[in-house]
Amino acid sequence: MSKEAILEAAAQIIREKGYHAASMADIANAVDLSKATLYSHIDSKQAILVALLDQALETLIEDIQPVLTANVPADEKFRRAMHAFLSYMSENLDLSAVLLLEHRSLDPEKRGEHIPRRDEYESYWRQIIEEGVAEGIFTVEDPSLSAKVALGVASWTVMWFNPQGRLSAEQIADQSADILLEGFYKR
Amino acid sequence: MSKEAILEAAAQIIREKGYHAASMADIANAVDLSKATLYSHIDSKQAILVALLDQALETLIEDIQPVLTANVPADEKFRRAMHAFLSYMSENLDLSAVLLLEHRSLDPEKRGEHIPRRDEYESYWRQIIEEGVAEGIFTVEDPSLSAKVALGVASWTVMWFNPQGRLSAEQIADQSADILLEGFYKR
DNA sequence: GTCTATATGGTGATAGAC
DNA sequence: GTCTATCACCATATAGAC
Repeated sequence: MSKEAILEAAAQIIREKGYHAASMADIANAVDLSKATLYSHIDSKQAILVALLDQALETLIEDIQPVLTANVPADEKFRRAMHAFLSYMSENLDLSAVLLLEHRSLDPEKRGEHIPRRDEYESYWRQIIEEGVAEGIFTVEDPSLSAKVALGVASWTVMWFNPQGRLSAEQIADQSADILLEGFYKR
Repeated sequence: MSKEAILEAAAQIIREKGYHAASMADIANAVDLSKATLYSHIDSKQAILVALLDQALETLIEDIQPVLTANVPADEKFRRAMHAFLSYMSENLDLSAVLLLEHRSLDPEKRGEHIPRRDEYESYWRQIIEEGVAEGIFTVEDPSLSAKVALGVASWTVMWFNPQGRLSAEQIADQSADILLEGFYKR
């Protein structure tokens, strides 16, 4: 039994029930192990949560790097950032939901390490918007709020996105970027 | 000790810790009662959650009614809906967070009653957008998705809004509506 | 109405045999 | 590496005295 398989099963259960309601027995059951054997693969329940949040956030931060350094205008960067986020979200629904909704269950110490990384990710979105202002293609009153609005649109999709639904992640990213960019453009 | 005071304290604790991590001892402590006395005021922990979700959602649904029936164009209705939501959110932060984030902890039966009411609220936002299309002032590809985008912006604010922060709920509502409406307008 | 005390069951985590 | 059995603890909820 690989650690990856355990984390994947854990993500699904934690997403469904929430961190506290998800028991180690649930997780052990999902991967057909006894609780004791589960504990030979991982240190603690909290360690599972930390591993999940780290993995999800690190990947999102990695995925946005090529967007930031690409030689394209800010509006195109914004589109790519939205696509990267929704692509990751749709292919890692459980992990994304845990990242966005369960960080409050981190122990205070781990939470203190996590939040700055999360804020770093948000800063990349703000940076793209500020670039658009510097390029003269965006006019936004408040780039910091605009970034929160954009990331809010992206993040909230984990609450309703359905892989079997009418809209693909691509379509949602396209149309969300369309709507938001119109609000950013200089006119 | 009034039931309202108990629910208010419960909302704060459930918002902070999540439903499962919030214990009846925590809640009893917050209102200076013993656990047993707490149980003489409310039936169960689940009943607290149901009461909180009902109260929050009913108020939001009531608050949006005058917006829907007002004799103003759809863009003004949209602005008012955003203001109504953010006004309620900022004045009932704990309750709003519980409404938006804890409905998964409802027992299946209660959840089955809650979700349609929540969808009803979302339908009012979609209705406003469809009115704008009918009036010829909006051009949106997909009113259903546009409503989810707008409600996503509004809802995600509970994750970061700070009453002592730089931006008031009014300012956030203004600027969010500005950004989104530009994406809706016909051009 | 409010309390102390308790019933009953689930929780994270570990000991120790194989 | 995996298991059964168990520990110590915390949860929701209730009984019964005042």
